[in-house]
Amino acid sequence: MGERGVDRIYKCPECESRNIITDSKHAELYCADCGLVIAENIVDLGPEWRSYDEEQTAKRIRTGPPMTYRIPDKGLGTPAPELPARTKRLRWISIDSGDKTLVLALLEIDRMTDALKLPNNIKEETSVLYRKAMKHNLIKKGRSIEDLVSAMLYITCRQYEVPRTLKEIAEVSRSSLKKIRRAYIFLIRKLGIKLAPVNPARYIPRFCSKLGLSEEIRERAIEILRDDEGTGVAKGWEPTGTAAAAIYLATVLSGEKRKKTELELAKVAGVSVPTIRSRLKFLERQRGS
DNA sequence: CTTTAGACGAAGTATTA
DNA sequence: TAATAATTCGTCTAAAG
Repeated sequence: MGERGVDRIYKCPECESRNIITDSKHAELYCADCGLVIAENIVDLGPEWRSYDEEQTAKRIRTGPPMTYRIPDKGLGTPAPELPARTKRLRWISIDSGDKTLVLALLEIDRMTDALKLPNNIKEETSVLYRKAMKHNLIKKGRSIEDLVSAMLYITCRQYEVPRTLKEIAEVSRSSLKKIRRAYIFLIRKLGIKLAPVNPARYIPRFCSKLGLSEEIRERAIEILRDDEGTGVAKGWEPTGTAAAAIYLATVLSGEKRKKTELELAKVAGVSVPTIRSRLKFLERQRGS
C-alpha cells in the first residue's frame, strides 16, 4: 500500500464513488468526492474519536458499511441500537415530541445533507447537536430553525473535517449566509464548542474531483500545502483560496497542457480570482526561498 | 481574443480592549 | 459592545500568449 493513493477496490458507501483515498501518513481513509471519512485515528478531533489500527480498518471496509459514529445522548432517550438510522430518528421524535420544531429541524437536516451529499454520520451528529441545543434551552420562540440547523451542519462538518464551506451550506439553506454566521457564533459561544482551523488540504480532493483533474495533480497539490504548513499561508482565513491556489500551482508545475484557468478554480473554490492570486504569491515565495 | 498580473477602494470579518 | 487591524472582493488597466 502506498503512502497515499487510491484503491479502486473500495467503494464509498455513501456516494458510490471509487475515489477512496488512503492516507497512511495521517492514518485515515476518506472519500474524495463526498468527504466521508471512513476510518481514521487522528487524535485532536474530540473525545469521541477512537483509534483503529490498519488491520481493523481493512476489516471494517471489507465488511461493508462504515462504522457509525453515533454518540448516544444520554440525557435523552437512547434508541434501541439495532434499529436502522431512520427508524431511530422517527422513534426519537415520538419519544419527546410535543415539540414540532424538532420534526421540522430533523427534516431540514435531512434535506440539506442530501443536497450537499454529506455522509450519514454528519447527518446523525447534526441531529445530536440539535438535541444538545434543545437541552441547553437554546431553541426558543423567535429563533429561526433554518439559521440554527444550517449553522449546526457547518459545525458538524468542521468537527468531522468534512469539507463544506459556510457559503456552500448557505446555498442550499433557506436562510442567508449572514444569518447562518450569526447563528454559528451564537452556538459556538453558548455551547462552548472549540473548532480547530480548517486544513486547506481537506478541500483539495473534492475540488480536483469536480474539475476532473488527475490523481497526480491532486497529490502534488496536497504536497505543496504540506511543504507550506505552518508558515502562515496554510492557516489563512479562507482555506479554500489556499487550496485553489495549490491546485493551480500543481497544474502549472506538472500538466502544462490541460491546465485549468484561474477563473475555473475560483468558481469551484467559491473565492475570487484576486484571492487565489494573492495566495499564489505566498505559495510561490515559499517555494522560491 | 483569452488569460494572467497588479492595484485600488469598498465591504465585511476577526480580534482586541 | 465598539474600535482596530487585517483580509477579501469586484473592477479596472495592462501585458502576455
